[in-house]
Amino acid sequence: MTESGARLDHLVSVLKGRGYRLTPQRKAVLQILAASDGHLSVEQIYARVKKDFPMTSLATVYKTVTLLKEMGEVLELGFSDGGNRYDGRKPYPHPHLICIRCRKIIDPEVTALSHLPQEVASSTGYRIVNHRLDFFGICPECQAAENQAGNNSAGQAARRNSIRRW
Amino acid sequence: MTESGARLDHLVSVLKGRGYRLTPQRKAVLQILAASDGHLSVEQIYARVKKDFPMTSLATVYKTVTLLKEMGEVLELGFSDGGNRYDGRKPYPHPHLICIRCRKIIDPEVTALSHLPQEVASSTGYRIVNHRLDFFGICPECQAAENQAGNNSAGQAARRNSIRRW
DNA sequence: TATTAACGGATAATGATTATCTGTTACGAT
DNA sequence: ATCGTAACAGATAATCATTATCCGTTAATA
Ligand SMILES: [Mn+2]
Ligand SMILES: [Mn+2]
Ligand SMILES: [Zn+2]
Ligand SMILES: [Zn+2]
Repeated sequence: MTESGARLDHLVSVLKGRGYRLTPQRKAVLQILAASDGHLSVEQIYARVKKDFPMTSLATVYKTVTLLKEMGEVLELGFSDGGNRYDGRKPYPHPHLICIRCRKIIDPEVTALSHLPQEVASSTGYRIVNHRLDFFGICPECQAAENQAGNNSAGQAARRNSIRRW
Repeated sequence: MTESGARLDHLVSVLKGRGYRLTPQRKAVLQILAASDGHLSVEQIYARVKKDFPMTSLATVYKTVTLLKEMGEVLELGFSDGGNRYDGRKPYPHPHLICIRCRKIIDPEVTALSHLPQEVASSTGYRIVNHRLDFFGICPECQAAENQAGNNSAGQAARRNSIRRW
């Protein structure tokens, strides 16, 4: 059993366990989310689904992704600029690292954060139900591209000036 | 000199220092952002500006807030659902605690996070330029309201069931 | 195979934000 | 103080991701 196969079986069983119907379109979305190692946009899922089911509509992808999110089987990364992204393999809160140039998103290793929600709950009286930690930066590939483009002048000066002191 | 007065002076000097004109509408937005201790929506700023300048348009508030953000003098908290919020007093990255019921946002005290960007940069090769940490929960006031509403039955059962194990 | 509520496809509606256009004004120069 | 002008404000249209609505189709169960 592959990793994504086990994940797909889990998603299917959760869906059926709650009495939802398992349609070909849904199966295709589940498969893509289970197999993807990244953080897909709805448009990306839509494009991949259409390879197998060209009749599928964008609305169906939205509905399926929303359904999985409400069941807690997919993590939604909402963005106020540009479309949301979905992690179908780790539906629980975890840090993300986002390239502001190419929009690639990865899961970085970050040490010792699990105690933070409890600490915030104690000091504020809030009941914490969720959290989110995003780092924004420029990935190595995009850094290399930048060095090619604006070499030995404007680029480096701008980079120096972009250092902020708070 | 009051705290908000000093902040207002700073915002004005930054604006003029970069050659932007200081219009009454802008002055009003600056004043509100400097004086607010919270995290305002554009609509909230707009409503307050109109008390002094009834002719002000919503577009002008958007433009001014965007300008301040680009100058690094306002922190934008973007949300994919519902409008963005703006912190005019602490424009640098810091954690936020958001009530998912009443949308109130406060700045909680969270210990020892400043080393995280450096850690992520080292382990991934990304150049980190920004980050964001949000906690989502229910504030004490909304908890009390919930206890009034759905008492000794559905509410507590739902709350128990909402505990997730990852 | 029949039944039927759930679902899919198509498309309109929504809502926050941004773009565009035109008349006005802050501000440096005269 | 007046002038000239680029920057700005107001009004409103456009954008774009997401959600709602409607109706024909189908997965699931007996
Ligand atoms: Mn992830
Ligand atoms: Mn804040
Ligand atoms: Zn990149
Ligand atoms: Zn609340």
